Amino acid sequence: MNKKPITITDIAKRANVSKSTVSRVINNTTPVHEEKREAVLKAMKELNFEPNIFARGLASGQSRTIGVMTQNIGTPFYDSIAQGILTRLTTSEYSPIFADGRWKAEAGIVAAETLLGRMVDGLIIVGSRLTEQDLAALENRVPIFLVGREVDRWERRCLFLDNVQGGYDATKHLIDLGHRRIAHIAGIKDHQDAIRREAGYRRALEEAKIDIDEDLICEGSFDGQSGVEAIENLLKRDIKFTAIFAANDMMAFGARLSLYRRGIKVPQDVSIVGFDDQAESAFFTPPLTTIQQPAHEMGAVAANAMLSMILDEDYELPKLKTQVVVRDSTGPPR
Amino acid sequence: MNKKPITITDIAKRANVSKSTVSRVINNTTPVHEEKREAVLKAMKELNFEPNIFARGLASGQSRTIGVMTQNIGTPFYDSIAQGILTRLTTSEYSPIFADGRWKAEAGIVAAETLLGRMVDGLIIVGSRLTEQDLAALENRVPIFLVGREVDRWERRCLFLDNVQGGYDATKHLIDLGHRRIAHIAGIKDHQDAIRREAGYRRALEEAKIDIDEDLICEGSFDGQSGVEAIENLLKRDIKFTAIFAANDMMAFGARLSLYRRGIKVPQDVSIVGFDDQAESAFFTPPLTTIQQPAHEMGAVAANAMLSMILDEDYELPKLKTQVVVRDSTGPPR
DNA sequence: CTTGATTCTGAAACCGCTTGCAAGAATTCA
DNA sequence: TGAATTCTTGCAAGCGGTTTCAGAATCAAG
Repeated sequence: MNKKPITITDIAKRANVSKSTVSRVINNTTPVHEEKREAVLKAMKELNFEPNIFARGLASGQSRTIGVMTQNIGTPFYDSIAQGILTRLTTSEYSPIFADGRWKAEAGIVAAETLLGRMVDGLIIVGSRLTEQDLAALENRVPIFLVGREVDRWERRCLFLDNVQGGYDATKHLIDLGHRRIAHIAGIKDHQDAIRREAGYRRALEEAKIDIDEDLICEGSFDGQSGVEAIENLLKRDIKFTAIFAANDMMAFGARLSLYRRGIKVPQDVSIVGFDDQAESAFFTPPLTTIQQPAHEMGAVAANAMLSMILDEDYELPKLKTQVVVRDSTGPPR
Repeated sequence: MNKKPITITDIAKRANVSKSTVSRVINNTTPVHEEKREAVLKAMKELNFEPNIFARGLASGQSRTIGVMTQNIGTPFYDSIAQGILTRLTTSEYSPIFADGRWKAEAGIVAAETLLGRMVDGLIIVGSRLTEQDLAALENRVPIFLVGREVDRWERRCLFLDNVQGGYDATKHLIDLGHRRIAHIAGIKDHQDAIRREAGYRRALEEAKIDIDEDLICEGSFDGQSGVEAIENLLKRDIKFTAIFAANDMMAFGARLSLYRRGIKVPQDVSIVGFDDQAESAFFTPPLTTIQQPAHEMGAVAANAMLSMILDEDYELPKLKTQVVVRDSTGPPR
């Protein structure tokens, strides 16, 4: 709205050098005589110079921007990942720019295109359902890193947790407490995480030589209401169970509410385990036993990997793990 | 990573016109003969042209980007606002770019500078604690819109809810049920919303001619743990109360947990009202009576206003209101 | 004191798009 | 029919950096 910003030319004049030299000290691309270098630095400080990112982007072809494609499927898990990305990027030269894949039909592609249109130097995709073809297409336009999703032959470029293990641990915890009739409220049918968590559930039961009763496995959609309905349904059909493993906390909340309405006590009558460990879970009544996912850290790791990819540096992908957080919603069956 | 992108020049050649003309049809700045216009449009379609935003930004001085400064003080309220902004912007030519004011000391300023460095065309500030001086300084650099915060003489450029009314309604609801000893768990001390909600609480009591017992007003910090502590504290000091109004849902959860641990029944022994109506509240046990805020809508409205400000158009600022959502955590005192 | 190698540095050519300006074409008014 | 307008359009000058290239300056070696 007011006075015009200062440019590299102003700096050049004041430091008595050419634009080229200024550019060189800014980017450290070519050695510059110490004396001049300091003059430039001084001038930049005095004039409080900020390079124009458009000019820079136009000339260099780089935006110093990382696109983040999020997808809320109803859990705060993805939000936390996004937060982690933000946190890591805050201390870098790069800024994130978000796009949400949730709204439109071909949301994923559209979002990706938007981001590419913004010339992002890299794309972090958080738990999308883009097909592998789409991914392959994107892949040779820009560096990509996937979070919360596992894709074959992308080992170095995706970060995810062992959801089978998580589901297994959750179920095992219940089995160890003595439960035999364990209901499972699954997540969205074709969602990778949901499928794996259920697989973990099955594996734990099999290992414990407990017959799997398909009646105990309910469909859910990761939201509270579906948790309520799943349990109502079980109760209505008079199917007996002493424990519930819900594929996420939100559904666990719903399940608990449904029990509460019938006066069924947790954990005395029925134990509940969730998945996510969202902030509210620790304050639930009773505090919810759940599987914790290091979402924030995942985001940070992903951002870090992306920065490395862009700079063509090497990077580590730590093996992050889920963890059982035992609280008061689980106990031995009566 | 591969072949070079097509430019306005390519289009110009193919359509047999000059770059200028192409630019004009893209931006609709000057009438262009229908015939040529169509040729250009056709060429653009055929070549799948996407203007380079850097070149455009450099030449025009506009970025088609709106900066969003968020600040999480621990409630999902701000996240919802951000979502609302995203939603509205999705159907516009503008993209949001986020910065978080949470981390560093002078976080607010730093975040704002980052955004300005990115040449945002507008800045939406979500519930920050920037001083009015800071705001004034920013104000003449870029259009600003504030969400979730009230500032004098910024009437047209800030959107907030009547938190006094919200606090009043919450308290009134309890009074109407017959409660007299109503505890209040306040939010962060110098937080605008916290102050207003407490003011509403006081006003409701005064209006009902109920003496205000300062012992019933506890400090809190908007997180679950502080809710737990507030109530523990009250109980420990043997201060009697039959209802609680917590300045947000998260603290209400904490309060409820604290009661649960002592076997105090909700709502039979103590009623609870929260503030926010976050997604989990409806599935709490018992479902939490709370004050709903149209956060998503606020975000959308803010984004809309910002777009209008940028285009120098007129805009409406609907009067959004809080609303009492009565669920099962409140009832008449025993 | 040359000569060839090594550093530094500035000039100038872009990067892709917007926009002021002026000229050509088309239309209108006397 | 000629002059005055009104439309359209292309040219070319930026916008503020980056980067290539060649020349200047410095240095070690011959």
